[in-house]
Amino acid sequence: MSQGPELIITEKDNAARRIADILSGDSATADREQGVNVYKWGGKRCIGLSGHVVAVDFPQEYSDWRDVEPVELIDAPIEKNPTKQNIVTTLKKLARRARRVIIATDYDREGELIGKEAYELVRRVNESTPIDRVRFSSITEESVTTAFENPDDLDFNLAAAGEARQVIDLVWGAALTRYLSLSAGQLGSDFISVGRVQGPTLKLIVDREREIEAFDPEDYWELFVDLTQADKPIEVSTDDTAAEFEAQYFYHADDGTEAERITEESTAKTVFETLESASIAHVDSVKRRTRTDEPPAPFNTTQFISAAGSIGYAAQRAMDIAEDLYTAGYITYPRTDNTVYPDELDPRELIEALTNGSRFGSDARDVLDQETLSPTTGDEETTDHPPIHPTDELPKPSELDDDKWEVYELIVRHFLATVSNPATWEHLRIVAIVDDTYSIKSNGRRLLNPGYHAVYPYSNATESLIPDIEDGETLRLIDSRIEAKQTQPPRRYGQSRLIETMESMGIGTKSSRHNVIQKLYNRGYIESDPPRPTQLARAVVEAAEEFAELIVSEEMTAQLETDMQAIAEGEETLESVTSASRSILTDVFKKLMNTDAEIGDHLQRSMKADKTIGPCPQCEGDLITRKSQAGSHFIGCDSYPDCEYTLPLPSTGKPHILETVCDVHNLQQIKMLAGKRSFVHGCPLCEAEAADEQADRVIGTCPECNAHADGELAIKRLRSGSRLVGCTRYPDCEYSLPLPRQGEIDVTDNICDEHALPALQILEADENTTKDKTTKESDDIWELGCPICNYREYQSDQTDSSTLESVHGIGAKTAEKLKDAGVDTVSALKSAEANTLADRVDGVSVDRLRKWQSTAD
DNA sequence: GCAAGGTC
Repeated sequence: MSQGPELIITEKDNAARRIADILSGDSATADREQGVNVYKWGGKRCIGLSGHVVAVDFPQEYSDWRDVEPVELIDAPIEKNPTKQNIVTTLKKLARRARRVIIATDYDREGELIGKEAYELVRRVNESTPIDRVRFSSITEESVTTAFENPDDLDFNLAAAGEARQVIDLVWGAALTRYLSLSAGQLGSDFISVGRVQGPTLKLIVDREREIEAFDPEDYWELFVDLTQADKPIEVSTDDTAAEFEAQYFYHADDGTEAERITEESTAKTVFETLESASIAHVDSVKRRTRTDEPPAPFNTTQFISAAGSIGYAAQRAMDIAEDLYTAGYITYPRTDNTVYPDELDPRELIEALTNGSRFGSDARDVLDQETLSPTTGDEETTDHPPIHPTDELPKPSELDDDKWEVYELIVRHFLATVSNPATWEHLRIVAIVDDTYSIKSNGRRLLNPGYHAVYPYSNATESLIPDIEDGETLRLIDSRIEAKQTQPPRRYGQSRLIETMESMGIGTKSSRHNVIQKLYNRGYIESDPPRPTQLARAVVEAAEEFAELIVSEEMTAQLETDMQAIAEGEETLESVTSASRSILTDVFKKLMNTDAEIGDHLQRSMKADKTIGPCPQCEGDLITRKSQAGSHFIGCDSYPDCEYTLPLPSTGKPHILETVCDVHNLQQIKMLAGKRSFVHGCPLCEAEAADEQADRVIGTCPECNAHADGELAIKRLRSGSRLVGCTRYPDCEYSLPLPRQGEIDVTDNICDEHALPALQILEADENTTKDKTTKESDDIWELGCPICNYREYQSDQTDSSTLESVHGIGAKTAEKLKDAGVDTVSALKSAEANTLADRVDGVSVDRLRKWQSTAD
């Protein structure tokens, strides 16, 4: 038996650090080996993986799509290859002389598989060392110590269940993806993918679009009246009653249910005439009830994404921010299904810590004043991670940018809400009769006790007040309205709703659902937000429905879950389950192979339809959006190379075809998508023609070539729609300076001393231009100044914030703070003196400095 | 270059 150290392996670095701290009593130190943290204390080492560090794949000889028939992938061998070489190498090096190995990956199925992957890597270099497995539900002192005192064995059956999923997903996904791509002649980066999770998700979106298109609206009418109490003078109002209130006409349908919609126009008019001519109504019933309104359950990933969505964050963006908040130590792990706080969480202690928060401290204190503090519970309790909640480490306001603050505050307030009292409402329902015939009703609600709403402004707590009316009272009719409406088609899924639906269907995981949606965007299957399916998406779903129904059905996951359960319980094996699945896929391919050309043609036509903007002005062909070999987008004719007609597009963003058609050229307008810098380009032919017509405006001499030639600088408009200050000798001289895309350019009499160029200003620039708001003088005029000085300033702004941010993950604000404190950022990052540095810079935690320092080498 | 699942 070797005398080497004991090696602890966790699923991620963050967990490794916290476990090392707990087991060592904070005495562990971190060494960096090949960019991997190894925590060390006594005779122990602790290393964090990065999820799966190996991946299943086909052998090299199967990698050429043209040489291998997709059907051959079904029975091809599968191998596991390292994907994080540095971690694998470091792990093996440590394992070689380890006296004992303890696997401490997450306590869930995927964690068991990741643990088994580590197990196999260890065994490759060390055949005999004992390997144990520990399981704990939260990384707290008590749970971790108890787990390490009671080591167990790896559950190989559970890991095999995970492996079955890997194999089935790879085989089905790769074989069908290659088949569809090849049949449509798509060999480049625009391949056509399908998979067990993306398939049904895409079908959800396509099915909804089909419902919307098939929807046949029906007319209906609704009637409303405005009322006051007859025995009170008009306009008397106390604090919680309104003098005037609204009621709606209703009747009882044949089945006895209450209905408001009238489907016959003549009936609606008859009722309306009566309401209009009536002057009073008699109160028939008054019902009062008190309702409690329970605070929300703790946040799991889906509910967090949904709440963030309601304050304007797309799913991916919300998760990116949550990831940042988690690595900075401000919130717990953001990928969780759990909606029950663990016993180890002491709400009182955490709320007390939150009382120090600048934006929510007083709300936290109010919650502490409650008589009881019992958190709500959701209906899912898992063993891997707690629900998302803030930690007791609070960020200083300057440490987070506005978006991060907003999301952080949402998480804090949601936590406070889950430990707050319920709200109570008084509901008041009044029914009155008009002309002894027609019923009208009014529903009011009044907040008796705001409860959790006091700390959670994201929930709806709108009151709708109606007067305190009594049974038998007479009401005065002031006004009546008839509203003609139409039934509406079902709404498209928003990203949050899509993720919620995926969860309820059991497809995808807490960590993967938002990525799947992103993938559908990247594959050209959906566009805009809320997502709409492209023609290609419809064609893929149609093809799958006909020949490979399982790959767009949630049944595939349901069956797989059943099979995995059986493997985990030892009733089935990895081998039996995967071979049954392979045989089903073989049958699918038998059907597919009989239909070759059909599917490919359909996919091709749909792909072309997604790119077409209208007729080519020079031939019978269609203009489509295309991409040059260099990667830039342009408009070209689909008859190329017979027709070489092209139009340029702006260089920023990806083109998106709008439904609006230019009535001069019959071409659809184009929007360039570039996140927050997206803008509408319009009809590309109109843009090109406008540029052709506009003469260059000379403003000075060219600094690059004027010494040896006679180049002049001019304001130019390009056919792509962009504008610049450039040399008149272009293309012989390529000197140019950028100008904003929109707003009228005004040349002033102010000449720059250094460059002898006039200052420019932009008039009537609208909100969508790319200008930097801080340089804006007023709402209407943007003083650009000398174009050379302006460009120089713009460039230095770019490098200041972006290099530090991209290289070291330091935000622009923090970089500035470091500079203000007299710390040279680069050398600070290389220095090991985190504590001393943190003292000098207010608001930068030692943890974060350590993190940055680890990126500096 | 394919999937889905981890994580950064």
